[in-house]
Amino acid sequence: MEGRRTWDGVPLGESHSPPQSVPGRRTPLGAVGLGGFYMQGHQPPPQHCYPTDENQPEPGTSYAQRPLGDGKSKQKMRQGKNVRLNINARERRRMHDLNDALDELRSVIPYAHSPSVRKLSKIATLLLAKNYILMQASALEELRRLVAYLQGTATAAGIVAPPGFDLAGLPATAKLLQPPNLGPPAPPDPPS
DNA sequence: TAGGCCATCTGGTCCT
DNA sequence: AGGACCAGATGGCCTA
Repeated sequence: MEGRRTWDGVPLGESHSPPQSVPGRRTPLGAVGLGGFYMQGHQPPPQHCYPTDENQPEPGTSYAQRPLGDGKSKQKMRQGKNVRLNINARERRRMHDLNDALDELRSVIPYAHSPSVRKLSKIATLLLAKNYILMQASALEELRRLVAYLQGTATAAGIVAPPGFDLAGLPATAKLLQPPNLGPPAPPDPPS
């Protein structure tokens, strides 16, 4: 969803600088203290559109609509409301962190990174990343076989390595290409 | 207009 | 108790 842009309410007392443009981001960074963001050509929505957890309750929420009782319950409600708003803010921050991680993932997997190309969706990012990992593993395995083959044929034929090419180093190279030893598998969790 | 994608809110569950 | 994580619900925006 490229057009939807929101900006978290900034707690009272914190700077409320205008969002900075960070191309490629879908989500604002305000929640993680890195400033907000809007796509170029998009104006930030009017202030009353922002969900402002710490400042105001969202109109229409169950909390906002709950009828007021006596003073005690009113106080309790206010506290409960603040708790709820804090939980909301945390959850929002958590999702922003998740989106940041997805952005980092997008930046390291090969696909057309271009302003004219639509950003990968979350699910597409995950699937592409999985396929990329499988492809790399396959390529590594092929390379490993090739090194082993070269090692064998070179030795059998008594081939002298050309200058700058260390045949004696092939075994070491092949070793380097071995899968990392991750140790024995972790024992299964004891039944609770 | 329908469908896809997304942000946010919300309540539940689990863990520390 | 508080925080992290999760999934369902809701509503907005965009594209075909």
